[in-house]
Parts: sequence; structure tokens; C-alpha cells
Amino acid sequence: MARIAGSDGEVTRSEIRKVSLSLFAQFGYAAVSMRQIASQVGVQASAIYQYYPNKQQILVSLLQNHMDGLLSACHEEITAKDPVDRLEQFARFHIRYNINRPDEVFLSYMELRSLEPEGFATIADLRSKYEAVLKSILHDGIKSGVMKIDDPHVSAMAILAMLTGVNTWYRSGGRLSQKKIENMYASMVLKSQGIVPSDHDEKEAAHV
Amino acid sequence: MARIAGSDGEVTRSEIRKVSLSLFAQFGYAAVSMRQIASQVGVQASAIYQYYPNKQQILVSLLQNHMDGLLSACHEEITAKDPVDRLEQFARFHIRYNINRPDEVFLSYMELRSLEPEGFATIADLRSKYEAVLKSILHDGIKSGVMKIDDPHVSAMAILAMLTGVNTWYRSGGRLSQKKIENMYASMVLKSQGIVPSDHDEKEAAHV
DNA sequence: TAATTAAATGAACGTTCGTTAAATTAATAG
DNA sequence: CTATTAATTTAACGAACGTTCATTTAATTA
Repeated sequence: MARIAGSDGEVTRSEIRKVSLSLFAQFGYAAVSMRQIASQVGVQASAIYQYYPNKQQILVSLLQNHMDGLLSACHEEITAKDPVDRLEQFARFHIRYNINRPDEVFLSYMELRSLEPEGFATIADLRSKYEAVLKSILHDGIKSGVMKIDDPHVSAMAILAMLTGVNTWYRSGGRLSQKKIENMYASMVLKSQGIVPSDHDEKEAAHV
Repeated sequence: MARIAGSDGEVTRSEIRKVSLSLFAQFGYAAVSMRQIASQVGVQASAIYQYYPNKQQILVSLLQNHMDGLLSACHEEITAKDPVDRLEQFARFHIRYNINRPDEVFLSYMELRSLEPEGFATIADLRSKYEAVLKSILHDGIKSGVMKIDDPHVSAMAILAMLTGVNTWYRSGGRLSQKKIENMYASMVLKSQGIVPSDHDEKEAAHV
């Protein structure tokens, strides 16, 4: 047997991505074999090399894709002018975007160590661009005096860790809706940076 | 050659632990081979089996040891009565204990998935005991009305993620002292749960 | 000093790994 | 209908894997 009736390269390629993502997230990059991926795709291991030059490039491509999507979506969705509003938008965006992509997020945080230097540099650069978005919001909030922040870098790291942590416990169909979770995390993030919610809400109301 | 002059089982055992911890944390459990561990210990791979029955048990033992230490230290060091004081003690303890054990912490969070069912159950149970310590503090704080918390479980997860996240960026000898970092995280944790620091400080002062 | 125990070696086991190469069949283009 | 391109197979490569076993040497005990 060789080419299979009805086989389609684009379908196989996306199947390889889907399966690799799921297996890497579940067992870790190093623990997953090409044969294991191939078997779930329904193909022989050697067929994967038609689409990716090696195992490492599958991982790089998955991470690259995730970070690109994250960055462009965040630039699209965080539109407010006021720093407090922007921080709230950031928190809500981060939860909303990540909560439905648990495997990508897990990979992005856990498998950077599996990357060879070149791929690592690329992904690390994208991540620091994302962190810069948050840091810039915090700087604005400090300048305008609405946030009480000792150290913007530490605050940024604390906020990101807190938000990303939702993926360690959230399972869809659970007790809490995604909107509820988004609300709670947004509130905790704002308060953690010295923003008293009622203050800001009242100011907002006064404008209307 | 066989037994080496001056060789000592206890020294070799602890060397195996040290090396395994460092390699597992750096490359991931699955990516590290017995031969790699052995070579850093300065021994042949077969010698490791004098001390551990297999690779999996090295990991289980490292994780077990870490969680035991964490739990007993936390019970020793969190002594206050007042819920707000206890939450502050918890935050400071978690930072202080974890910041100097980056490899153990990383393993505990990342390699649970590498555990076979029995070991997984053991470690997961220890972790939930630790989480229960924090949740109990939050419940007390809610009952006494000093904390503004929507959902204690979500708050506990958020706090733990935020605190544990310090290990993703902290490197010893950096810009900030451990004490400074402890202070900042403790403050953010309290504020995130609706505790206004000055309020509590003033009440404390009033007692003196 | 002889017997025993502790600590390690070196060789080998069957398996699996990532990857390559040649062959084969399906779909498409001329 | 034929030639070409796309998609896949089977077979094989050397290397590395976790683990076992018999053996060897050092240290301790009797």
C-alpha cells in the first residue's frame, strides 16, 4: 500500500498538529514518540516527515502559532484608553483567551525547555512582547497615580502567574461559568494593584 | 574494576537525588536517561539500581520528600490566630520556602503527569492538604468579615498561582532581595482578597 | 586472617527511538 | 491515455533506552 484513496495533505498536516499538541501537553514533548503521533493520526511515522522536517519543528511551529495568535488577539481586543480599564481588559482577555486553549498554554509554559536555542529565542521574544503589553499598562497606571505598585515588573509577573494559573484547575462544564471566573480574576487583579473597584466605578458613573 | 576505594552508599544515594532533581527540572523526567544521571554522579547506570528500584521511584521519592517538607514547615511557621495575619504568614512562608527550592517546585508542578497512578495519588493528596491550609484561612477571613471573597476555591488557586509564579522569574543575586519580594507579594495577596493594608495595621497598632 | 557484606563494574537483554530511502499507489495535468 | 505530482507505505539504520545479572573489589565483622 502507498497513497490512500481520499488522502489530503492539508487534512493530514492539521491532524498532525492537533494530535501533537494534545500528546505533548499530556505527556510532555520528550515522552511522545513520532510513532505515537503517527498512530493517532492514522498514518505511519515516516509520513510525518512529508510535513515537518523533524520532531522539534512540530513543537516550534505549535508554540509559534500560539504566541502569534495571542499577541494579535490581544492587540485587537485591548482598546480602552484609561489604564484601569485597560488592566481590566487585559485580565479578562488573558483569561478568556487561555481558558479555552489549555494545551497550547501548558506547552508554552512547560516546553520552552525542550526547545533548541534558535526556537527558544524566537518564542521567548514573543512572550516578552506580550509581557511588555501588560507592563506598559502598569506604567501608565503608576504615572497617573491610580495604581499603587511597588515594582511594575514584579506586579506584571504576579498578575500573569495568577491569570495563567486558571488553567491548572478549570475544566469546562464545571461549577463556574467562564464569565464568572473572568469577573473574579479581573476583580482580584485590580485590587492586587491597589485599585479599589468602587472608586473607579463611581468615577465612571460620574462621567455618565 | 568494581567497588571503588572510599565509596560510601549514603554519599552516592544523596548524589543521585541531587543530580536527578537538577536534571529532571532542567530537561524533564522523560528526557533524562539513567545513564545521564549516572554519568553526572560519576558512576555506571547499573549502580543506581542499588538505591532505587527504577527510574520512576527516583521521581516519586523526590516529590514525596518535597511535599512532606513543605507541609511540616508550613504547620510550624504559620502560627498566628488572626485570619489576616495568618494569610500574610502563609504568603510569606510560601515565597520564602519555594524561592530557594526552584527545582523541587518546578518538578512538583510539572511532572505530576509523569507519575504512574499510585505515585500520583500520593502526591496529589499531599498537595491538596497544603491547599486546604490556605482555604481554611480564607474561610475564617470570610466568616469574620475581614476578607471580601467571591469564591474561596478560586481565591486559593489564584493566590497559589501568583505566589508560586515567583520561581519563573526570580534568580538569586538579582535586583531584588528575597525580603523585598516577600513584602511585595504579601501585600498583593492581601489586597487581592479585599484587605486594605492600612486598616489592619491601624487596628494592630491600636492594640499596642 | 577468613568470611561476609557493601558498592560498584561491564556486558548484555530486548525494545524503542528519530530518521532516511526506495517503492507504491492515487490524483491531477497535458 | 500518459506523464507527473502528491501522499503514503514498508523496510531498515544506528543509537539510545531501562533494566538485569554475574562478577569484582573494598570495607567490615568474626
